[in-house]
Amino acid sequence: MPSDTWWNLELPKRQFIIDACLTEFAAHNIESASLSTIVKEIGIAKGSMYQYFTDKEELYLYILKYAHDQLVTQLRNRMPIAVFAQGDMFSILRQYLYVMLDLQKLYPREYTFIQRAIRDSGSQLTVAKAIGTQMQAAFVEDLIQTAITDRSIRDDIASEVLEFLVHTIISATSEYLYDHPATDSTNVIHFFDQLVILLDQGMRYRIRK
Amino acid sequence: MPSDTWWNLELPKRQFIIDACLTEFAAHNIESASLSTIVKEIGIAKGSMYQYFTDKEELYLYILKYAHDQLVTQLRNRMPIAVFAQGDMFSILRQYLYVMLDLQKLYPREYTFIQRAIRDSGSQLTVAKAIGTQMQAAFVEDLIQTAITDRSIRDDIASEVLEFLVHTIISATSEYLYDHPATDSTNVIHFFDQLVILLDQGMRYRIRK
DNA sequence: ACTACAAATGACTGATTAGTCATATACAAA
DNA sequence: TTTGTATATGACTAATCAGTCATTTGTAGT
Repeated sequence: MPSDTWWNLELPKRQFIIDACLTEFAAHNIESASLSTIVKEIGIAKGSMYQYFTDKEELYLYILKYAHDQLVTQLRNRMPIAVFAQGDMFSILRQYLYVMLDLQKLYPREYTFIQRAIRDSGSQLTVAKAIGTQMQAAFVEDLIQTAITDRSIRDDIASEVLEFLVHTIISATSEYLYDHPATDSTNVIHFFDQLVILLDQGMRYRIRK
Repeated sequence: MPSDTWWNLELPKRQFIIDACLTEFAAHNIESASLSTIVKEIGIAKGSMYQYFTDKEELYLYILKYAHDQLVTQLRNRMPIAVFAQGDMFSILRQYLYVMLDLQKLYPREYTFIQRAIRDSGSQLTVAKAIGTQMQAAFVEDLIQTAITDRSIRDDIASEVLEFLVHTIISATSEYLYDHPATDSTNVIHFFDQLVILLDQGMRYRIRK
């Protein structure tokens, strides 16, 4: 909960501050991110920052939530309910990977920051973890549960295992994208396609013998 | 390359120092790990540390290599060549996951530290990344290549994709273990088994139509 | 006891950090 | 113009950090 002062700022200024914070937090964990660096970058006094946020952690979580909201909104636009209505789980999953590829290209800082927050938040900062994983977790759980009930994937493997696998694929793909900035999207897409084929043939519903 | 002074120390003292470093480096990345904390923990002067190592990075990499060697040795003991000679890729993989589970229980700090080093080492500290990933990467690559040539897995999916998937599973399992300390091993083992079944049925060689 | 060398020390430097606060500025109302 | 309030400021504190170095301590040889 930033202060009133924060909300009284002109929107462009707020945006400018958020931008600088995103850059810093995408590159450093909360421990080693530096407020001094941020304010120097923005060109305001350090004291001003403390008019807006009570401490570093509040700032961090605020920016995290901002990045998260940003991405969730975009994700919703690109994965409207219609996509889920038709198409089996695997084409949805493929679609989801494509969208992630896009988002990572369009919002690299937001994307990286959230990835970072998930990885770095240890036992403390559970809020960060919650915010960070929520997006993926909810999506994956829905996807699997729906697919199980309409019998499009097998039910002889514990749903946790299925969820874990899908979730893992998505996370790993994110990290992969982070490490190999996608200069050539077509390659990456082909990569995704093959990955989904593997999942499909492993997970798809089959009659028990 | 630690100094001669380091090697002149009694082994128990060296071990004690290594222990303290492992604890610190398993809990903090190189940036935020504190030498002051370490020497306070050990009970020696900070200056002494600089008689042994020229700087923080050298210490970090030395301890990383130590942890890595430790685990690789243990891994070799538990995965002798005999295991590879017979048994298909998937039973080997299952075996590997079991071994990892053991190692993580027996050497939690070494294990965590290496995991951390892999995750945290960004563009710089490529040495850390190299050391950290080497163990897994070499193993996985071997496994897949062998399996492809002896036709125990399909060849219509790019081997990178297969490697990525297996590697991902292993890494994710490590992280999963890190987050869910295995109080009940049988559960975890069942989890592994189901996971390997999924992989098996996705990846196993099949006649092309 | 004296010498020579190796090892241990901790006070110190200079840099950086999160966070504070008295003061200054801006601006609008009266 | 004066007053009141919201905002911005940057010097300051106290803590921490990596790394240094002159000095002390320990040890072995003579």
